[in-house]
Amino acid sequence: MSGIVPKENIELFERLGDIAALARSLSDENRLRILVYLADGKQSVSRIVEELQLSQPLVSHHLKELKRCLLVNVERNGPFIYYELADPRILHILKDLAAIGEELLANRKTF
Amino acid sequence: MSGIVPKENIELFERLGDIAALARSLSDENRLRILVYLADGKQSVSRIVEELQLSQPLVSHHLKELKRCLLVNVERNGPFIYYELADPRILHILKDLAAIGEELLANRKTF
DNA sequence: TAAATATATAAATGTCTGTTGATATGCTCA
DNA sequence: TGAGCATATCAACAGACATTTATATATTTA
Repeated sequence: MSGIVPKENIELFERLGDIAALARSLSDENRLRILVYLADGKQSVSRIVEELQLSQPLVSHHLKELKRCLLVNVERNGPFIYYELADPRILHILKDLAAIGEELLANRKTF
Repeated sequence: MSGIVPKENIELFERLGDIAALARSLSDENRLRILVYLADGKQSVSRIVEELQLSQPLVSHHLKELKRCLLVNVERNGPFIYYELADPRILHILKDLAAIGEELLANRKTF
């Protein structure tokens, strides 16, 4: 960089890998459905499967990915395994993304 | 859904497709580098190519994707084509993502 | 221990996507 | 008009990923 980048943005540059990984895990609609569903509180896998009408292996797969990115916490209770949001701010991020998306659509210059 | 989901989250559910698409465009590190570089103001393609040390077709490809998601605006000036951030709040989102990522790492329960 | 349920994992597949190298398009100037 | 630069597009390829089907692991109960 030419040295004209504000310091705060330079900090960003060093974290772009992590940011991209986070955004990647938010880039699948089914994973987002799971996250938003978990906003109500911890849920078992079977519950998620029922509610979201997804196959059980698919839900497990996505939960694994969400766990890998630390977006959810896991807890076993008997035969059930409960997943919960690791941080409620995740929902805020989704709402911010929705707001920006809406605004971008409203302000777009090319139709 | 069982009706136990807060209304504001129900609104989210209807926009998950758009949110996922937005997150998807933020899920590539090179695209993020471009966005952060554009935070300084509009830049020509060749400038981006030089600064980020990426091939010119690759930069064009990513810019096309960013434009498709309305994250950047395009403007021609002679032989040069300038790209700029469509909304400065995009940077805020990146910073929020970085902050959450950091917090998730700090608070993770499984090591 | 056997059966039943809950969840995870494995294998296979088709699709998407990031990247490269080559080429086309568009603009400017001589 | 032709040469040269800036940018976009195309073709090809490799790797990633979402999804499905089938199977394995773990827990509870009879």
